[in-house]
Amino acid sequence: MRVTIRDVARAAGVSVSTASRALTGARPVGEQIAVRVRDAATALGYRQNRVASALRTQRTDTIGMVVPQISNPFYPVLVEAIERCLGDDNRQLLLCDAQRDATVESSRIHALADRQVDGLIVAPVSTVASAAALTSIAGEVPVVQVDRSVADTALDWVGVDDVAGLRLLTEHLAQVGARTAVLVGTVSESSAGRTRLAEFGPAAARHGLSTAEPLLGAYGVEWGVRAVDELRERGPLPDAVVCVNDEIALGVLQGLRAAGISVPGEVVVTGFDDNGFAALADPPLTTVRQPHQQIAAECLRLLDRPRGGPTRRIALAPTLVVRASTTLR
Amino acid sequence: MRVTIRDVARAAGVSVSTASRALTGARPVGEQIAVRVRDAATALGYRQNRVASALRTQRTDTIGMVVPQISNPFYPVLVEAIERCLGDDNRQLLLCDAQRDATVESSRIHALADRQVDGLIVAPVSTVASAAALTSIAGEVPVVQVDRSVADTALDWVGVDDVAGLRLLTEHLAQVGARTAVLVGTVSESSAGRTRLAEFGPAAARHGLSTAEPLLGAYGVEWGVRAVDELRERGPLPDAVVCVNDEIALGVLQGLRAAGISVPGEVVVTGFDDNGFAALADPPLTTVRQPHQQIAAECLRLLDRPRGGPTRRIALAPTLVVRASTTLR
DNA sequence: TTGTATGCGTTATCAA
DNA sequence: TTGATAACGCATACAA
Repeated sequence: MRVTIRDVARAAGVSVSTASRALTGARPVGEQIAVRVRDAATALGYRQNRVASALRTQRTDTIGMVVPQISNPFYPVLVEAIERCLGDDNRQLLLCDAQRDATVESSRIHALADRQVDGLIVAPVSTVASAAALTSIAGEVPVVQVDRSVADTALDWVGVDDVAGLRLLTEHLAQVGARTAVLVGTVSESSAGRTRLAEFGPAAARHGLSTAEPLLGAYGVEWGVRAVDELRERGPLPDAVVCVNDEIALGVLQGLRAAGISVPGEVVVTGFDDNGFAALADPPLTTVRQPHQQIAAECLRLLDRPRGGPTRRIALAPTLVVRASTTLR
Repeated sequence: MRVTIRDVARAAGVSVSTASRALTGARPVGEQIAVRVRDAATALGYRQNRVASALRTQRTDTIGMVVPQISNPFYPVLVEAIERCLGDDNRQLLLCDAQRDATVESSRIHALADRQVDGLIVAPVSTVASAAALTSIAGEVPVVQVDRSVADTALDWVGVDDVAGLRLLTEHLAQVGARTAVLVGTVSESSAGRTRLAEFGPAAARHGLSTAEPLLGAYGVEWGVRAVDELRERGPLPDAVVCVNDEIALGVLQGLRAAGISVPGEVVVTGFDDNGFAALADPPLTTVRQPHQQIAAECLRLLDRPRGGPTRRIALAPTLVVRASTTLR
């Protein structure tokens, strides 16, 4: 049997409530007694039963997080940023994967809520399919969306400023002499993809880039590879290929290499996210780095603020990372 | 206030205990009543309070997992494999990151145990520093180590068969005509690195490869880049550079490219893990693919088996993935 | 400041 | 089969 607070109390010769107070520090306790209790606790190897404590206090000092797919390299970095913000104090992060499926996502969200997490950070799988579960759970526990968001505007969101990101990219492309650009994006239901798609045209126009119809496919490297084929079938290549994320861009680079098209000689290519492998590509990929640490900090700030405030949408400025995929030697 | 089982019982006109039985199916219940209770539950939107249930039953239908660093791309893939095994039934995976720090790791392990997870899957940060927390917690909850392991032999472990992996690699290298090989590894405390280091020499010898002193550094791409410098300072390059993981190998490829050394023309390079970016490297990286799904399945099988059996160490056979980094056109 | 008693929501035990 | 009641381990209102 595990050692409970009763064992500690008995060993210290005090009541259970005094032991509890001495250990949690909720209320003042006699100097002597406090020491006796703490000594007894360490001597017996007492660890609080968090389940019982949670049932009583309705708090768990635990944040839940649900990501659409942990093997998408953007999320591990974000997770680590959040961990860093939580510090090594007593708050924990419990992470769940939604397997890119809104049904699974709903199950994970409820699982975490049912375990009384104090807050929930969710990057929704789908703009539409994720809305119901997220909106309903937001009535029970503080929820903040990160990276992606659902259509429901009553939910807080923190992410990168896609408009600013695309402005940085198109500005840079214009500077390196590109005149035509095409976007390679996704047909997915993720909001980030949508926003970048919607903002690409205006941003390009603002910097004098002419654009063709965007190419849309599935998320992932494979789609980037195939997008090159589609691009070539269309006729002459554009000066620049702008990808909505690094995975697709890496695929595009691979496809272009396979086709014997030189980057940045014949086309320049950009990504989005700076996922850690962008720097390793051949050529290294120019991309937009997300402000992970700031995003993480804002998420926690929103979760911790008192309930009932106005809905916030916080878009944080990214930075441009120029590498060889857009710069001629 | 959230709806509890009392509300359901009242709405269905039965006692709380009957409602509980009807919902959990723990004991038989009248046909009529069962329907009434279930209808009332759905009508009211009842969801079981898992915390209260856990306190009472000592079970949570939850598996905890601790990885040393989630941004190491090996782990997300493993996490997804485990999720797949758990299925979308009612069992959940709760994931924690140890920030490559045994102290943090210990805190995470206890956090999960304190939340009454039914089992714990841990990839220990360190062979030595992780041992204490892991061994002690194994007395409270079923624990299985994955990928890495601590020195304590009383703990179950599931991972890849490193010996087989190195045999596949050295055999392949001999086949493509390599005569000399050098290992680029890590000085880290991780057991996988150690084993691969220890097994490299014998495996190479078995296939007639002569080896030089291994190069050891920190985990990560940067070390791979620097390892190339160290290699060149030593004098003539070996025929083959064998890296203990893909991250290092990607760094080596980058370093070689920067130095104008052709791969596979002048040197061939291999990785280990097949981390998803290996295929994207230039040239695509020959590597050893871990049997993620099998590893995941074995972990869960070990966790679910009755306690008290003998300690198991399960090494699963990997497969060789031959790509252009070792094959001349 | 300390102790007693109660309840968090659920399930298990025991009678009926 | 059903219902009343106790108990899981802890924290708090209240009394002393």
